[in-house]
Amino acid sequence: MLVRIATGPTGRANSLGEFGMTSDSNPIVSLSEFTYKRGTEIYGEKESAEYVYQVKSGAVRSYKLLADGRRQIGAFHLAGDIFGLENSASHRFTAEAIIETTVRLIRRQSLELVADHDLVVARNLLSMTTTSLQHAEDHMLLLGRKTSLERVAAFLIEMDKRLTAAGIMALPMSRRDIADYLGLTLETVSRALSRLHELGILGFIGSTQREIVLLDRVQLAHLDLQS
Amino acid sequence: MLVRIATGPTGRANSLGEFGMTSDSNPIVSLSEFTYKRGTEIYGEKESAEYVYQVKSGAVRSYKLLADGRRQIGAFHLAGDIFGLENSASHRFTAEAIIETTVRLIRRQSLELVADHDLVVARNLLSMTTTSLQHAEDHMLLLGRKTSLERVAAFLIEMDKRLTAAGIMALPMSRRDIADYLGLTLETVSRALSRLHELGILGFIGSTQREIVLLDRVQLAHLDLQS
DNA sequence: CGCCTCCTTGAGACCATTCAACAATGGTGG
DNA sequence: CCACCATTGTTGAATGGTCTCAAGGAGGCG
Repeated sequence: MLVRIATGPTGRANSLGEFGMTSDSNPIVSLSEFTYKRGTEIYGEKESAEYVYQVKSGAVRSYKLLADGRRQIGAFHLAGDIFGLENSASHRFTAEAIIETTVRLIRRQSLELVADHDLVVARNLLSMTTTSLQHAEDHMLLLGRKTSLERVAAFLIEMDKRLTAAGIMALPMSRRDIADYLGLTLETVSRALSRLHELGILGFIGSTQREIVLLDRVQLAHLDLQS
Repeated sequence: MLVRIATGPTGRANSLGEFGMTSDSNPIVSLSEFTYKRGTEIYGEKESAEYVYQVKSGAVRSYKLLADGRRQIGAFHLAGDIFGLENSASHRFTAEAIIETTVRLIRRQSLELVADHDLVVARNLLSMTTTSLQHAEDHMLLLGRKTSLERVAAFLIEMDKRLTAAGIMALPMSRRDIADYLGLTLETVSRALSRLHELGILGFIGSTQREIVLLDRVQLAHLDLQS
């Protein structure tokens, strides 16, 4: 998880805080916002990485494709998350808005300029990269060794931490997105969720099947073996 | 890939160079060496990360275990590679010597002390972490979406780049290690290698089956779909 | 020589996938 | 307001790729 930022002395949080900067200490770095419609591309794989992004609202998927269309989603980015932070010149994933999404953007170049003489910023870039690395390492274990039920359980536990509000988890992503994140097919994901429902571990709430209530987190955690 | 270091004015390369340091500019950082026997643990998951390591000779596997013993190898570390570089206080993998392995070690703390006031070193830490992240991202695609033949092909291509000498690739790791790296069973790996042999894409050389010659890199690359 | 480890190969089982049908939702336009 | 259609999700049946179980061979080492 990215470290939540403390609201500054003005009582207003901004994305620069995530990098260890405040607006006034680094007036060079310009901030702007942009809103993407559901399903639109934010950047493509191998495009030059001009900006770094922070999700203000909405949800984003980052993925790689094989030549024949098989897709692997590497991460979902939710409110507060920073993504598109590449050390290299070009993006290593394609990023798309899952639902209508507003992002803050920062020019990568200006960030680098600041990092070049500010150790606090440099340190935070390392810390964010390490967070991504840690997530990827855990995900390799899931993709390489877990069963479908374990994967779906792990997914629910992750999303529960990240977006449960008032006991309800409103998933922004489709079954296909979940499947491509977990290395499964959408049918297998659906079956696993049905099974968890039968087991009384979760309940469906709204009219859609994307609103889930976790009824038994203990049993759910038990299904996902820990490392 | 880690950036190869230039041998210094003394004509002698050392591991500090990888971090952007030379021995004389940073006499604080002590270097020592240690040799691990085949199969011995270098550090365990969740152990406190006291040292950072560089492989001088030999080979190391980094892995995570599930409670029931299922294993996922996240990376192999070969001569020149740096591993055990954690931003957090504890290791996220268990590291074991695959064969007799000599490593150079650096106290993590001394490295951090230097990084705290040396931007070049801080930048190199970020660059190394990014390299690991990039590898993990590519490996997620492999584990989530590739077939067994594609995985083995990708593995051979990776190892070919890293350890082929005089046309011969001498794999230090067993079929089980390869399987746990690729999210397969050792039997499936063996069958895939046999198939590649039948197809004339590779040949076995020595008395053991760990020495491989790639006969048709073009066809091999064709089997592993690119992203 | 005998034992151990590692690798290969075969046969059958199983979990996830594929293919298919159907239900439910939401948006659109008459 | 409702019929229509596209999208999304569920479920069933059959297939198939990988795993499991098993046997046998080859090399290394005491």
